[in-house]
Amino acid sequence: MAAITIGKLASQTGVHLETVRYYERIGLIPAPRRARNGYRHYRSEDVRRLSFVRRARDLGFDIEEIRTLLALAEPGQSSCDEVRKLAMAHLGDIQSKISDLQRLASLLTASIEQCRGSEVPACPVLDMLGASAA
Amino acid sequence: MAAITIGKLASQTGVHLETVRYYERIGLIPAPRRARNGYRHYRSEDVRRLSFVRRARDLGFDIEEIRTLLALAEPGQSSCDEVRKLAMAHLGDIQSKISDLQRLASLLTASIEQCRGSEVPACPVLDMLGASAA
DNA sequence: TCTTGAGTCCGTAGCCACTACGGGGTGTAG
DNA sequence: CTACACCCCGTAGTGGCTACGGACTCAAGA
Repeated sequence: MAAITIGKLASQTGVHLETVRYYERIGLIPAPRRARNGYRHYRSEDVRRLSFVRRARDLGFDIEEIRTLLALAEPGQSSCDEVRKLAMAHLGDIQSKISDLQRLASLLTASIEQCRGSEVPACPVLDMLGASAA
Repeated sequence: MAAITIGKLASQTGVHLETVRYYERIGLIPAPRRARNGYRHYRSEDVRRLSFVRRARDLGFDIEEIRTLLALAEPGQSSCDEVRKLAMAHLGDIQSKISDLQRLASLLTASIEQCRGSEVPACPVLDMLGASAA
């Protein structure tokens, strides 16, 4: 069986090769063994760990949160509660981001809509941006 | 009447003082006149311009987009169409961000929900993150 | 055997939009 | 006169990568 080099790890996990090295540098993933030529040599466990990281990033967890998740995922931790807490806090963040964006989208939509009528003297989008109150 | 110093400009527009200097440095707002002591001296027009910038930033436009908007807002431009195009493109971005976050929130909600039953062997949140397929 | 091209090594710098820091000068109220 | 707030400037740090440059190694083809 062929050794897992950094390139293979990258393509198997969908994490950019240079990002893998970055994660190693900041200690998010452990430094792997090196072959005689100096090349990094990963095991299938590393693939799983990095996939975990990638999915967590995709879900918008930041690096520090992922560090915590990885620690909680260590064997022997009966940590479902803590994980749930972290996930719920994160969910709260996401939901307030969503409602921010929704308010924002409806503001934009409103001023774009007005453009359609085109009997307006000035540009409603610029007007909204230039309005003296927020 | 008191002169508009950078601190007043900042508090009137809600833009951080150091951010005002940053915007000046990158040429987003013009460099103001200086008093004899070297202090920046703003006019009410500058307050309007910076407020515009702030609202656009709040709506998630990036600096380059705002540069364009400011140029289009210059007098003598009959540019409503272009502004609308920019705004619509931006709205598209926002809407896809919203749906990304919504998918993400329902994923998270689903795995948190499973935790509630608590007859589960392992932690569903970690399971989801650790699942081999995305 | 030689060459070509892909893969890997490393450190460093750049990206965006700020934000903070440090060390100084200035203005004002008590 | 002494606090203390305000302002000046340049530089460095933030997060999470991404890109660059120059050197090495390895596998496959001619």
